[in-house]
Amino acid sequence: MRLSEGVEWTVHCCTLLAGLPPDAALSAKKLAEFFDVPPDYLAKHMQQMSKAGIVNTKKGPNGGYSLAKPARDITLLDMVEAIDGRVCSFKCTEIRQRGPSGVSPCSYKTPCGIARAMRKADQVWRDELRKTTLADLQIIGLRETPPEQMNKAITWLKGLFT
Amino acid sequence: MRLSEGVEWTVHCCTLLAGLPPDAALSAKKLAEFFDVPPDYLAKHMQQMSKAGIVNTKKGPNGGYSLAKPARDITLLDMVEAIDGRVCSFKCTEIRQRGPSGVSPCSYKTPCGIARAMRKADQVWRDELRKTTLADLQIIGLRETPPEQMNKAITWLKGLFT
DNA sequence: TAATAACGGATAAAATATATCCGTTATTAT
DNA sequence: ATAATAACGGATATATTTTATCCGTTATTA
Repeated sequence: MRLSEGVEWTVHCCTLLAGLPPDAALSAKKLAEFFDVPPDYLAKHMQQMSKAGIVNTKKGPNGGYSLAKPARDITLLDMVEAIDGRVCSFKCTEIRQRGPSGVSPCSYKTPCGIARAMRKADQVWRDELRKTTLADLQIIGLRETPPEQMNKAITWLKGLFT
Repeated sequence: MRLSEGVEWTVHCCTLLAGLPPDAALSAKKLAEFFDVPPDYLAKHMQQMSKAGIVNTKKGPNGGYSLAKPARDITLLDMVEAIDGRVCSFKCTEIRQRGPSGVSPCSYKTPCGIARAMRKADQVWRDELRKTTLADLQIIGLRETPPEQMNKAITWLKGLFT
């Protein structure tokens, strides 16, 4: 029961992208360098973000990734689901239908109570993730990032757009 | 991001145990037969339930597993955590500290905003699971199990305690 | 005393997550 | 035009986790 590492990577990437000048883009290679993660693998994840409509892509020199919409309109859930999918964390294999007491599948009118409770919990989890937007994360980042790191980051970014 | 199959198995097993006469017990072998799942592997999971204090165990002939407390006092969360543990589904690897902009670890006063949002969502998920008790699941089972299956189950169980 | 059953440890097998590589296409700066 | 850049998709490799089995030990009971 663990979210893939790609979730952490891509959410951080999007937070960084949210702070970029309007028409700027960062390549997978540069993003990977910034966070010190495997470039090729991060690229795969960013492609999923692109498919999910969260980021735009631009090929060629000075190309890369940029946000596809305002940070306010991108939720944490959007990003989590782009990487980890939308299927419920609980997979019901209908074991109630198996074994010596099982009867024909059409006899079961509703999903079993266990599956229903699990799905409800999964739902509130997603609802909670939906409450946080990329804009929220960006503001938290601006407020809480150590000043020294902020300076280093700005310097590093400036070096790219010259 | 998926719960292990063992969660489904053990919750179903506990629901069955909840319906047994007070001093009756069912062995891993019998439980596995009832649900048609691998006996040895189910046994491993039931041992985790035992360690978590959810079921009692009794060795020897006519031994097996029985509930360690009233169904009302066992939550779905208890059972989920017995199998899948209590660690948050999001693992923060502190990538903010890495790369060219990272600064010394002691500069970071709080967990990053992303980790905090993820933990909050994990918390509401657990809170929701805590709301459902084994007694609730038992009642739902009694109400919704097809009559034909109920009869077969009772017959099968009677065959064991003679 | 023989059969049953939990328990713990050691593997083994299967599935999934992580990671790399390569050829293709699109784009841009020179 | 051309060379360099960068996303994209597919194939493949590696690592980790999940699933599953097996076995010896101990406790218990008929």
